[in-house]
Amino acid sequence: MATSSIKEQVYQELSRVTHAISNPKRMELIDVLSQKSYSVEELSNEITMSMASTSQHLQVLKSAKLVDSYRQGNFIIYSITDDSVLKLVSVVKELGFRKIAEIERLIGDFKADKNILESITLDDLLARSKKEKIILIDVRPEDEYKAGHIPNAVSIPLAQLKKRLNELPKNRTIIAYCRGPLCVMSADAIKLLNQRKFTAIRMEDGYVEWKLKQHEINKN
Amino acid sequence: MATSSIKEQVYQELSRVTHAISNPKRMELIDVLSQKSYSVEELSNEITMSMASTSQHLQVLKSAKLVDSYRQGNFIIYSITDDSVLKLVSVVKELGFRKIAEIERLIGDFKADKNILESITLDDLLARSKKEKIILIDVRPEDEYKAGHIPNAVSIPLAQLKKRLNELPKNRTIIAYCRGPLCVMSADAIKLLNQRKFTAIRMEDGYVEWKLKQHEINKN
DNA sequence: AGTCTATTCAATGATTTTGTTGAATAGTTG
DNA sequence: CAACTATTCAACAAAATCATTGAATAGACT
Repeated sequence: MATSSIKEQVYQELSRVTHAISNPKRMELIDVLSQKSYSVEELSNEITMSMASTSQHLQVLKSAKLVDSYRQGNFIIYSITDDSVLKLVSVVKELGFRKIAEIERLIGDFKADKNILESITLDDLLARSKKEKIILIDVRPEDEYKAGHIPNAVSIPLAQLKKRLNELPKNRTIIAYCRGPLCVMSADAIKLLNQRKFTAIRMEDGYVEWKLKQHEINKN
Repeated sequence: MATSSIKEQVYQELSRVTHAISNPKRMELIDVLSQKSYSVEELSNEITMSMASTSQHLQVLKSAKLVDSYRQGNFIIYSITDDSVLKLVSVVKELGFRKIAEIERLIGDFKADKNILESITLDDLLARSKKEKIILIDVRPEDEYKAGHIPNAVSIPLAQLKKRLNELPKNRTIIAYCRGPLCVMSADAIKLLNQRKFTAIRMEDGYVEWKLKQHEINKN
């Protein structure tokens, strides 16, 4: 049957896309690349895996057209092909978190990092910043901040936070964000700030989520 | 390292979602279920696979919380858990088609079904229906129409089309849709209608795409 | 209660995926 | 052009996936 064959081919092709991120390490790669382009070596460190394996995973992602690469000097730089990939990651997270949330509810665990749960969303941020003057800090590595950040955010990478506490006011609310819902950098930042008697809240959304929101607004 | 372990678990969980649809048959199952709930037996026929295998695939989807099931008399009915699943499928198709389109461009093939390419989108439909009075027909099985359809659409399942041609006018533009971009039912309908000298165009989007559009509009 | 039937479970072998190590490649830089 | 280096290729063994067949289950009807 010709129809069936075409149909099969199409579903085959579609599942190749999801197969590409059906592996935890590849999912992580895509998530890291959502922030900014990186070389194979950097990625290999980030996901703690041998370069050879990292390279292979990247090739799988490339063949599914989720990432692209170009050469820069000695390095090969990988990046996300376009913003539909961001959407894909965002939807998968949405679906994945339903499950994770349920597991946590069942186990009753996750108390150790409970302050991670006390976080606001992008919408909260926008609403809140209209009422009061808040300080928004981006605690990702500086490179990622430079590659793009939420307007009015100040870059204070987590690693530098301890030394730069004097730049922050104690009479204002500080909101910290990082790579998005999966990332713990902002949670660490909040922990430190609260210890030092700052008023600080974590925002779970990151730059990617902000960017996707812009897309939506522009469309309508 | 505790952090790394949590991180790994999270990515593991996220990739379980994508793993669930990283198989062509499971992708097809989700796509079919996007239209309407079905029993295991019906699904098994639809995707031409043994009941045992179909059941197993459904369980994978269920454990990823992409589908849910309940009993109705002798049958177990499977359905999509919620509309985020529709979003997932929609994004995956968007990404998958980039690849498919490129392959077709490279091979230069696909001439046999060329009229599939001459199709309009949901936006085109909306714009066009403001200017002229068009006839919109839904050629999916009647069950799926009953489960939900685009407003003002008339149900004429593909199987009945030949007998019901007299219900359609020749002096108006007829637009046919089915399950969405992957589905060939509307293409078959267009072929028949054009042979019989109707003015008929295929719309590649289906009810699911319409529904997702409503969500977006409601959000802003 | 007993039969019937849709669905699920279990076991199997063929095939694919995974991550590693060590060698090969290609391209840059001095 | 020679040396260097980041990246990719190749080969391997362990582990996971896939679709099938045949048996088991669980619930619905008479």
